[in-house]
Amino acid sequence: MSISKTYLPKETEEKWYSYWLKHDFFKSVPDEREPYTIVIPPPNVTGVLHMGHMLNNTIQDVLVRRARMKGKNACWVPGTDHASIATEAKVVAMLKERGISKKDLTRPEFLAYAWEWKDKYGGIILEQLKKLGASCDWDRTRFTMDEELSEAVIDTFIHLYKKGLIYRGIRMVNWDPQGKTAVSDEEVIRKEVNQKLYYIKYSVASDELPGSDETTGTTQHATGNYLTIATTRPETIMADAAICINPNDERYLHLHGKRVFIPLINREIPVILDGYVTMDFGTGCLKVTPAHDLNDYELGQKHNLPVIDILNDDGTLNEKAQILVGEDRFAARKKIAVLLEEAGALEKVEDYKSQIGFSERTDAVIEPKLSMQWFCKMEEMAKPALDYVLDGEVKLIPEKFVNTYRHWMENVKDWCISRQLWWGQQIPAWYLPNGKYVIAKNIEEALVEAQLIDAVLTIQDLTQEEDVVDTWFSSWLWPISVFDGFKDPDNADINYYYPTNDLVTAPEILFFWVARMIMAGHEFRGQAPFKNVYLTGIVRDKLGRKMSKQLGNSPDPIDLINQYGADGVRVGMLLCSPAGNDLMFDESYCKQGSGFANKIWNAFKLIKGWEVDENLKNPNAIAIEWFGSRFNQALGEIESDFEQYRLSEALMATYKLVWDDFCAWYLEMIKPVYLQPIDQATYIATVQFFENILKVLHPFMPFLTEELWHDELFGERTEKDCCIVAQLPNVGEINARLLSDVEIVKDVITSIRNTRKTKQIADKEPLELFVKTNTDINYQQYQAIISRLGNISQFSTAKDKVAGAINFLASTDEFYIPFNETVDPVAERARLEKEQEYLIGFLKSVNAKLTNERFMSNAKPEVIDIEQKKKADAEAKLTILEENLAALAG
RNA sequence: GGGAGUUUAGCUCAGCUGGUUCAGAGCAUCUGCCUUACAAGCAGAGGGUCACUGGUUCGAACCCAGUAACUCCCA
Repeated sequence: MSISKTYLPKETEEKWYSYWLKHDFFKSVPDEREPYTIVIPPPNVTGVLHMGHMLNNTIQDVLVRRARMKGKNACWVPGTDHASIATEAKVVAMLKERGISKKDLTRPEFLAYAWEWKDKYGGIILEQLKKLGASCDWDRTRFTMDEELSEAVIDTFIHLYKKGLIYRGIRMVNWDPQGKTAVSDEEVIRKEVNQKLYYIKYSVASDELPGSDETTGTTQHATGNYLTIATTRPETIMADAAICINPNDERYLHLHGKRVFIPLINREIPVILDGYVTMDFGTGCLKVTPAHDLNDYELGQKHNLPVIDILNDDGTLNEKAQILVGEDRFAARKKIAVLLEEAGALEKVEDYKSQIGFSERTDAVIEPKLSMQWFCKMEEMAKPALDYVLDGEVKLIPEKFVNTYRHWMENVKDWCISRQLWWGQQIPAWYLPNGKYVIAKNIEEALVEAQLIDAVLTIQDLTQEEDVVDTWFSSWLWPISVFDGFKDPDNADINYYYPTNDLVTAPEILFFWVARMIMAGHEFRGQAPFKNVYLTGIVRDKLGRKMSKQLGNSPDPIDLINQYGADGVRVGMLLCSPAGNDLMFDESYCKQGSGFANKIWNAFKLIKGWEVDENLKNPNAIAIEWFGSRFNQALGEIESDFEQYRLSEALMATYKLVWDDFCAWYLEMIKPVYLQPIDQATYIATVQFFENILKVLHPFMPFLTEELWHDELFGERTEKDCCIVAQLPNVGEINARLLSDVEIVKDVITSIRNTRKTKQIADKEPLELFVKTNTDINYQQYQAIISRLGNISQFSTAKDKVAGAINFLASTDEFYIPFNETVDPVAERARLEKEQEYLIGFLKSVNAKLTNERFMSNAKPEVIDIEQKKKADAEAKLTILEENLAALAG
């Protein structure tokens, strides 16, 4: 049978994924084993896989697979989020294409279309995750609008309402005029935008009362004085309620107590004083527009100013504006500038950069707007949620996020939970004809409640609140609701799997998802929902730009998988992903990943090609013992990397173990000459090593390892004997002396190779080697290895220095390679003197320490020991160098 | 404007309690090899004022202060 020269991922990936599925390896049911649970951060149901998902899910899969191989009952719960705004927007767009307008549909009709859409496109992203190798328990797939999950949302709403944590009120919210809904602070993306700063003149009214203009002969409009304000939003002047100046601003002392006129509409407003105004911004005069700016709103509250809302829900001006009614806010801005100019009220226009909020979902410019919304009080819930993190019960990885988390939790604001949408859980509030409302699970229960208020009410008198709850109001329940922990709070699943172990997510949703899950966990289970939160970075391109559809700088993950194989892409992602730091993704990492897969494939090919001769003696005992030790050492390092969630380092340690130690050193030490058979002991040990390597590799590269696992090289396997469920080897004995000896042996080999290079001796030409030992290393033991890898024909011990030979040091042992050409004494002297000079300098610095009283009295004993050893080493080397120099002279 | 973070080789990052032989890795680069597992390879090499300026210390990439640049969060 011929084996392909390179690893071909396509052929194996689908085969093994369906094999794993068929044998239920991803499936988890509670048993006596220790559970290991991850709930997926549910991607948007209509979404497609992007690089952020790739990273996030690769990490989760690595963790889950590793836990499975450590004998835990691993359960990874997948699912999707209904993403109300995004999905509703997509459904509206789809309907528009079909010539249907949302406002012509009833709510049930619209929802029918939405479900149809969800059923058609909802599965895509989960199917894509399978391509990546995600070992989720697909039987547990949940959707945030599944019946049980929606019921949990309603029940928790009622629960929190009864606790007094949910209230209805008029608040300034972030209004998305395109989606026509309020959005949470977290869904507002601030971007720096080039704008214009308009300087507008407001004329100052005379001191006379409005209308009494006879005494001075001047009208209110003609005091001749005016003040100038600077604004980026001239279209909102009609909503102005006051002009505010800083009481300490001496430029405007004369305006205290005055009133001014809004240009164009000539409405009179007061000049108020407040330290809030920054004197050096703009002109120092601030127009106060309570209806259209959050800070102005607060200022208005403080000074009892009226709120004049001149905008419709879709961002057009309403009749309260008096002028430009019906115009969109941006069109109105342009037009009003012209009108102001014509009226002589526009002083100047400047370019100005400022931060503007955009809707994350629709990219429309957010409008601060006063509206009646539902809110959830946060302060009470935030406190315990903060404590979990501060006490370390929930660990944030990396830790630096604790500070950010604390800052947010200590300044938490109430959560606007209502959304003016249809796609989502409708708020369980029923309005009575008198405007009062009741909160109840369904209309029947609502009627009971309503009749307590007014006994004559019937079902027809009740109308349910139109709004749905914010999507996050369902996802914050996710770790509980996926195990049906609301309806059935004592069921076997929730008792077994909750709290989950690790949550892997992006830092951008630390607050609006992670923090709230901790709150919900505490509120409804009295326990945080997870123990560790691993925060991944944002995937950026080489230029540091966030990957996005708009920029078109994001590769299609499925294309990457097709090109480099799922294993290659997984390795590529992890190679460049330190926890919590953004990663500059570049395809070359995937190339490195697929190159690694190929390397493993070829090591396999080599071993597989060997013929065993049972009569041969084992010449490789040392090499085998060395690699066994090295493997255990690496295993320990990898284990500790995982404990600290240093995944890319765990991968790198694995990479080097396989590539350097196994392939470059071990296999080269033991591989028989071409077409020669191998002895049985070496063969068995090597196959065993390789199998263990496959296990260590499996979480990173599941497909390749499973493919190789089933090769006949490893003997017969039963149907269920798969790499995915193999148990990771335990860290075994480590022969430290052997490891350190072999490092010196490697030095010797490298020096031989180096000598060949500098003296231009072909690798093929065998050389003689002499060693004059000054240490207790038994080179006899390593003779075979050195001879093999250095191509040494004769390796012997010398009592004295070998004249006329090239020499080098390994540790403090002296090595000589006789060389038929004479060694250039001048160059050799220069080389030795350079080394001597360095050692003298080094020795000087060591001696400086050792003779420094304060060092000797302050430094730890082990540090002093090290320094003394350095000194001894350096002295020994110097002695040898001096002898060699003397020999050269003689 | 307020807060947090980052700055180490061309790139991406390690460097843990301040102390292993003048700071490490992977990739990239350069040189030499088509050596029967792998040229997607092998062997070797070069590459650093640890952002800058001070301070603490016997000793600083690491601790402290200040400066600069960048990133994120909040207003």
